[in-house]
Amino acid sequence: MPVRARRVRTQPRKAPRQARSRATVDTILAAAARVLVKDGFERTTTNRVAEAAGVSIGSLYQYFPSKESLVAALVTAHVDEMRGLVLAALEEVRVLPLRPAARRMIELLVAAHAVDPDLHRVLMEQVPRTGRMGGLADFEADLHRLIVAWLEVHRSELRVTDLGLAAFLAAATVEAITHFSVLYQPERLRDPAFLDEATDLIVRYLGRD
Amino acid sequence: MPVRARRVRTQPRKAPRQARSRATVDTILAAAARVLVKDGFERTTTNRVAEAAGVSIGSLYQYFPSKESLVAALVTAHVDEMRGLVLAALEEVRVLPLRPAARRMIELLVAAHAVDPDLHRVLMEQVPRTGRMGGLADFEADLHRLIVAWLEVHRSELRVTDLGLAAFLAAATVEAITHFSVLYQPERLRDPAFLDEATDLIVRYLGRD
Amino acid sequence: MPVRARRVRTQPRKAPRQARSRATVDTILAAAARVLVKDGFERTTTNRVAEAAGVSIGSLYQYFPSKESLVAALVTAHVDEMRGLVLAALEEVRVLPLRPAARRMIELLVAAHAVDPDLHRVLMEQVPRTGRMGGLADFEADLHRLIVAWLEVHRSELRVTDLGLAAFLAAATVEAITHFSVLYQPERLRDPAFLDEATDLIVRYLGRD
Amino acid sequence: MPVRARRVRTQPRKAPRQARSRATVDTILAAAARVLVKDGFERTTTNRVAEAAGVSIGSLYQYFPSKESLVAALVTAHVDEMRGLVLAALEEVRVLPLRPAARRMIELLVAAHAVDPDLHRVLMEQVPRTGRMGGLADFEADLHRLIVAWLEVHRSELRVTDLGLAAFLAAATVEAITHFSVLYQPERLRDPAFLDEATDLIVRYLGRD
DNA sequence: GATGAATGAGTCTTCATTCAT
DNA sequence: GATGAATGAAGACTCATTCAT
Repeated sequence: MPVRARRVRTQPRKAPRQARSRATVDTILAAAARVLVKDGFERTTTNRVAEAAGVSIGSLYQYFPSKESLVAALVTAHVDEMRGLVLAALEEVRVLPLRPAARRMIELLVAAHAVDPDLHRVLMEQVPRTGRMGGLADFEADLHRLIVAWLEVHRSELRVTDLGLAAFLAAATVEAITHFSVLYQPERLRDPAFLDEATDLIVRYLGRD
Repeated sequence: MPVRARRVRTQPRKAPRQARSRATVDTILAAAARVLVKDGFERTTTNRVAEAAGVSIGSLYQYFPSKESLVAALVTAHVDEMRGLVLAALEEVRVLPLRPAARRMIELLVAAHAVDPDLHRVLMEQVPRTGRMGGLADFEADLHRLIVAWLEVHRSELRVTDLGLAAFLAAATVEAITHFSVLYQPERLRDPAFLDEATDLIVRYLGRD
Repeated sequence: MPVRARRVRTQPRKAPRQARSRATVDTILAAAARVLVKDGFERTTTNRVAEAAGVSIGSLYQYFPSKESLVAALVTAHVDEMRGLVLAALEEVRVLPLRPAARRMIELLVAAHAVDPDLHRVLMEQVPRTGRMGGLADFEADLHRLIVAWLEVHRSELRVTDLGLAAFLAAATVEAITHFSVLYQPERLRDPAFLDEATDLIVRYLGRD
Repeated sequence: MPVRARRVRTQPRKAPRQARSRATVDTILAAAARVLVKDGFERTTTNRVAEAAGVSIGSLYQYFPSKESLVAALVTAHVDEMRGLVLAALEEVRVLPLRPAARRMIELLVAAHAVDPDLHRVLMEQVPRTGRMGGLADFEADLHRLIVAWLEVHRSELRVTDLGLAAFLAAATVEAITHFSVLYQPERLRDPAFLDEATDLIVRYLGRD
């Protein structure tokens, strides 16, 4: 008796303790990413993922109690990787003056968005921001808060008075620039002039004179 | 970048001739918008829409040959309304100096994005940008081009030299600001200081000192 | 409230009295034949036929109370045309000696099967032999009986003793030859040698050396 | 002669590995045959077959990706059984003189057509000769070729000069006789006089004096 | 733990047929 | 008589999920 539960389990069913389990989970996640990129979210089925992973559908459900939990895990992994890139270099940024700090910040964000852009795109464009699958959007919000915090640090160098408003604008701006770049003009990201220009945009708005 | 597209009929099946059928089409579209906002794209089914419209499923398919075409019609209607708002006031903007032009432009875009924001959100976040359903994304691209064209007009007033790059940045920025505002901080839009600030952001970047 | 009736009306709803009605009926039948040949029985819908006839679906149902009655009418018309060809020349055949009679008989049957072969094929191969739509198969049976009757007339010239058995064999043979010829080797029918050969086949079997 | 073909998956979806699934497949096929004979092709639905098989509709689709593939499998099985009967005894026929060869040949064909005549009838009369479902018609064509080949072997004993034409006539004749017998006068087949008579028909036409 | 056969609720969609205008 | 909008039962088919082996 199937009867799809209204409330879907999203928590991974269990933490794999042994190395073999860990490997299986990774295989499944990799396959899920591949299928997702290749077929899109709508046409991605748990059976297809299991097959692509060379794993029985039963085993897949051993580790992911629902399709949603599978995608959520993928989102989480992707987000974690992005987050890692940003957080790793964050300390260094805090102590720099405004312009180089802004420049580095933008670099970081761009790099973070450039991690597996195909997957990023599918995750952003096709996966419903529902429940735990909304993790990517949550991460974008995190970044937002991060930028705000960074602004606070550089408060003395700023021209703008309403810090909250400025933070919002700057954050939205940087986030959007990188986001759009990755999605629609990825080649832009290789161009150093692009980073200069974006830095200019931000610094001119935020900074004194 | 792949994402295999299923071929689905997206063109409305037939143009309704009688007043009665025009009313039916409108009823269906209104119901579709309601269901979409309430249940999200995934859980929106043609049967649910028909039921919500108080119309038989057959009638729905008389006018919309697929679920996709139904959503596409919704997208088109939404986009048209937004486009109307922007295009109507565009001539007036062309002849203004940079700052007031920028200010008015931002106002316009904000207003355009404030049309039925709930629907806008669902359409942007949950509807796959596939086939004719991608109309909203297309419209965002249109806006992009519009901003570029507007920049060209004001070339003489600009500080930036690489117009293409600047256009891209400015467009992404404005678009993102309004977009994010609508989605995450709609109350911002009522605040005139917000418009001032956004204008500042843009003009400082683009304009001569 | 649709509710398809279990028992389908197959009798034409009414006999058209006026010339205009007659013309409409003919238009519909012609369209039905076209659609049937072009799309096959399964994909033939009453709506499609009405459209092809340039007539509203309502008008179609004015004359044909069901899809079955429509196809049945088509079958009947086709069969009547075939029957006409055969019966017209039948008297003349009765008085001829065995060989020329057989030859003429075969000619007739071939000619009858060559009336609108495309439609004939669809009617034979795709239309279920159900209810009144089975008219074509019935006609084939009629031909069978006709051949048997003809054999009775020529009893004195025959070699065979078990007339019933011979009749069955001869009938099946002639019917099959013409039938297969029309369906799979229509070009055979233009070849006079073909008629000679078929005549030989029959006469050698039936006749006194 | 067109008849637009819809592309439908006709290949069985997967080969069952476990004994359990092999049994399921057989159960489904048996049920399909029963339903087909009882209700006819048009009224045969996948759901009805699944129900008759005591199997969920999902299981049916596990093995047969479309209604067409289900019927095609049935056709294939039926044809294979018929083919087996004929091919098995074919060598023996090649070396016999004309008359006993003809006699044996006819016996074989009759026997082949007498395998599950009810199913045979439905398959011949109601199943559209489309795609892989046309297998029965194809088999009849095979038989045709077989007869032609057999004629070639006996060329020296034949009276007829135009071998191609004679082959066509003989093939159509034998095929038709057995076919009609099975469909409309199955009791004929038990009567040895029938086989004698049919042999006579063929041999008189083909043979010397 | 793994496997994969089985499940069936739920989707989209068609089309013969009716009936208000 | 004609029109075509509306109907909804019914069909094909999918896929997340379960569970016997």
